[in-house]
Amino acid sequence: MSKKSGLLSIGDISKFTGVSIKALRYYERIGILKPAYVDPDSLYRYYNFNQTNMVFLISLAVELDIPLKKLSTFIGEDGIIDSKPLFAYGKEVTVKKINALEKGLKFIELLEEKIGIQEQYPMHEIYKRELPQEYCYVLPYDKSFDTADPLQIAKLFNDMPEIESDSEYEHSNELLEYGFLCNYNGNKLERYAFVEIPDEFEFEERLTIPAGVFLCRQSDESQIEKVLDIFKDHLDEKCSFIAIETEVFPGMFDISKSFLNELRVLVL
Amino acid sequence: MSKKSGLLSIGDISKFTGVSIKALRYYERIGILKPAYVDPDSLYRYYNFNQTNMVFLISLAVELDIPLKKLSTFIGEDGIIDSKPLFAYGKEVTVKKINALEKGLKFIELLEEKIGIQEQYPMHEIYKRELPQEYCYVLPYDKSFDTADPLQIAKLFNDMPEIESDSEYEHSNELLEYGFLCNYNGNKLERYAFVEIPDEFEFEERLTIPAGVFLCRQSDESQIEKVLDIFKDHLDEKCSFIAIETEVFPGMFDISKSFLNELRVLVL
DNA sequence: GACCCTCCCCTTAGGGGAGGGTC
DNA sequence: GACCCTCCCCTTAGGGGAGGGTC
Repeated sequence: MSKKSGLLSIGDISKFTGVSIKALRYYERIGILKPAYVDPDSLYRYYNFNQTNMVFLISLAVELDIPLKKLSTFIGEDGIIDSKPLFAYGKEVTVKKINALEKGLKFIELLEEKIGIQEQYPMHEIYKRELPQEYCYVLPYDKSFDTADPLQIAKLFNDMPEIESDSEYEHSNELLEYGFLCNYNGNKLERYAFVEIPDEFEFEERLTIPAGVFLCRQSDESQIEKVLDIFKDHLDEKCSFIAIETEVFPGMFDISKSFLNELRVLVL
Repeated sequence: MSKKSGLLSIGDISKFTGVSIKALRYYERIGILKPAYVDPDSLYRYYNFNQTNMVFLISLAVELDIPLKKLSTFIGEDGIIDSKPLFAYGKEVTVKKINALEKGLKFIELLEEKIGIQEQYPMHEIYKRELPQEYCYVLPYDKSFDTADPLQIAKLFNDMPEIESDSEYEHSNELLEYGFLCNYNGNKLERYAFVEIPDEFEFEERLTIPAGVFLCRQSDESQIEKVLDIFKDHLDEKCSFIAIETEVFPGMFDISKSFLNELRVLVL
């Protein structure tokens, strides 16, 4: 008993700090918090009151997802911690994590917004929609779009010049479109597979889809090869137009199927 | 080969989505993303292009720390996902996590501020400091403070009426002080162990330490029993005063020792 | 009777190999 | 030669017991 005077049992420490007994034992195991005294017979752990400070520090690290191994590196061999670099590190890591989560949040909100827009349009009916200018990286498509082959899109991504990832650009900010498009200039039809590229990137094979009011139609299936037929009331064989078909995110979808296709036509 | 037409290898999917092959195999194992076709001889996995949508959805969940088991619960038996509840859940979880991290950040900043304040004061010298009013939960201390027994503090915490945790109050917002205090009214000295309580809580044994300009002194050791001696130039035996000794967080500290002690005296 | 101990098994989302077939 | 496969072991911060002593 004399040895234990001024010492607290593991349960006392647990109650005082709000940290579980299991956690305290774990901290001992990884060598980050040794009890002040361990009874050699009973193996009971005893701590002194000052050790609660370390427990609080550990809890703070855990709260901030700072790995406890990392925390150990801030403890000098003499058991002295300089809180400045530790806190600087903690803040840096935490700010990064918050930013990442906020980017995720914004991404979800962007998706929700897109869903909301898409839901206000009917299925299998023509509607008008104003769209901004869009840049695309394209690859000529030599077959008919009857076999609108998604592999071509994958190939396109593979062939595409790298967007330098050290730039500011991150995919979560925008949702880049991809799909198929065709240019019709009164007699010649050119088919392409395309991937949208962010404004700030200049590619050689860049094609500009102008801003404007597009005629659109949503469908579960690819409809771009039938564009002249679908929009026959609005197009004639002498006019020039650009048609683009892309996947849009529906509010409800089958994970094993493609999303909704939106076919858009702009008469030039 | 004919069976694999229109299918993508696991490596293609990995390149296209930016998700590792290991991760894709893992998604299969937990039943969240089955390849469209598995060659029975080579056991090679093949996916169709539409499955990339699911991969992106999974990535989003991982980014937001949504457990994949939880994600599965949003997939109907027919393989249909309604994005509304899923996104609502995602946003809720993410906002909570952001708030928790921001609380941690604020806590660190609070500590840094306290350290900054403490560092501008000298050690073992008397300085003046203006402090706000503070409420304390107290327990009479019947011994001399020479043996300022931290166990009494632990006991105090145990005995203290519960602060209802369903209330708005969370420990990270403020740093509650604890330690020892004494009241001297010209002839009688009363000793207490104390724990600060937040403003909004009304306790029976609440003692108010008034706001005012305190005379303070920092030391590694407890000095409250010697208060009359330390502040002899400012106190005389006829005056009334309140003395409080509490641990303050130093910029650099030994994890096995107590933090810095600040002794504060207010002449009444 | 309440407290504490030591195993032992389990969790998430994969990463890092080794050893060996497949395109 | 590059690609893919199946094991198998490893990681964080503990939680949940079982079975058995200790205050």
